[in-house]
Amino acid sequence: MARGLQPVRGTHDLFGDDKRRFDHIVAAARSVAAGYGYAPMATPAFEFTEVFRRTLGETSDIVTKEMYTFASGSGEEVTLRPEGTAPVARALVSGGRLQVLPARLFYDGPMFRRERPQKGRMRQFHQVGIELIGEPSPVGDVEVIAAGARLLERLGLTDSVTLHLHTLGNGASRDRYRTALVAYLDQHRGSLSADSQRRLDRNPLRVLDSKAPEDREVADKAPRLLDHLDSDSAGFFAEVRCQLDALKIGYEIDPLLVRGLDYYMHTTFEFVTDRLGAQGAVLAGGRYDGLTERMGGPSLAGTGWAAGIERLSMLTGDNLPAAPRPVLVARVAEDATTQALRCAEALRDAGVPAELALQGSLKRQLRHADRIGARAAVLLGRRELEAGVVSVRDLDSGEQSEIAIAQLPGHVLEMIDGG
RNA sequence: GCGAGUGUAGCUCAGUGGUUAGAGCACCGGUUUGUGGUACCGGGGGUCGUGGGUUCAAGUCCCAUCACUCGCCCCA
Repeated sequence: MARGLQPVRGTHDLFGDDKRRFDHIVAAARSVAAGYGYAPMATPAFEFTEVFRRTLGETSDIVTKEMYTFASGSGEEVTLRPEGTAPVARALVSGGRLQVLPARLFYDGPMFRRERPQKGRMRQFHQVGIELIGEPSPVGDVEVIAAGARLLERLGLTDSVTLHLHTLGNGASRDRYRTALVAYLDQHRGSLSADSQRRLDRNPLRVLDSKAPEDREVADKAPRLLDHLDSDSAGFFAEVRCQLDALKIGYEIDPLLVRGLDYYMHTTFEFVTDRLGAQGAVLAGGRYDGLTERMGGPSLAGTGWAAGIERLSMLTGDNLPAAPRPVLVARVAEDATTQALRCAEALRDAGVPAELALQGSLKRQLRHADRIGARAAVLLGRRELEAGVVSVRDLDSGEQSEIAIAQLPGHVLEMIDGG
């Protein structure tokens, strides 16, 4: 059984293929983002608590119960970031980087939420995300959605996910709708679940996507946000749909898609899957005009998304490029150290990953070569030293030959090319 | 924060209240003192999550507790 110190609940160690898959997803996201002109950037893993309290909404669950908040040494209250968008907006404002707009930014890194862990949900999890700041047009939303779709395609997940699309409209539309919705729900308060009765008071839109069967009946007949949009909001949404159609990006209008963070408006979207248990969203975002103003800067448009790397990772499965196979350089004779180091460096100069084996019998070293998946082994023993050569063993075919040290990189490269 | 399920070797799991708790895989060694993978032979490894209780006797039954998993809430 496991002994000693344990990892903190909801955190995770990553080894081997799991870590390679993780890195592959980040690399794919960075590459896709670069193709759209999004420049990599990074923000700190923690911020003054105010950054999140001001932007996510006082009543959102993230703010009320999920933040890792603590006092820094100097008495300031700081919080491990629960999401990436607010810090990016803060960084643009505090760094004065608002001269060249729109700003296109890509980030990746850990996020922290103090939730009960379950499938696809950790306390420390990781996201990649893009933000487009200073582009008020619906074309901005189309651009970020297209980038998201392209990333999922690159990861081979197009058939695993569905794009759900909705709009919250502008502030005026949302307020008008909220009034109508609360009036309707109030009439049915008695038939709602306890959770939803609480939602009705705190965040009525949330009743719409409740999973409780008793709520579904009420929610499915509730007034629709789409019927309460003013002409600006309706036109904005129509343009988003029109351009997505033009790009042949398929989507479903999901009138129940309500996002949890206060800063969203107009377009919201989620790429969802049914393969991750209770967690459906793998890449999600929307428009957040005005977020920079809440950080004390000018009011700017904003739109973007974040994707959960762990969730993507669970979906990609074995769909992973082959691991690079190293060459093992075995120092069989004790006094072959210098030759072994030189051979390994020569291989690396040629772009071939090389690993040194110093300990134990040749048998043991070859077994190690097998375990690390080495393509070949370079043997440096008494015989080789005296003859001024190295033995190169092809570990797939078992063929072995002695060659001059100067020929080593070329010989190995040829072997790799041959399979 | 709430609910359910599961905790036995590094991993996956057997184990009817009754000897010294087992298997497969993995690991180590040998067959082979300069040759991996396959095969054969051998070996090491367990406070049965933890603490209490019931019993002549507990891995097994009861209670508590901790951890993990899944779900609710919420969300990437």
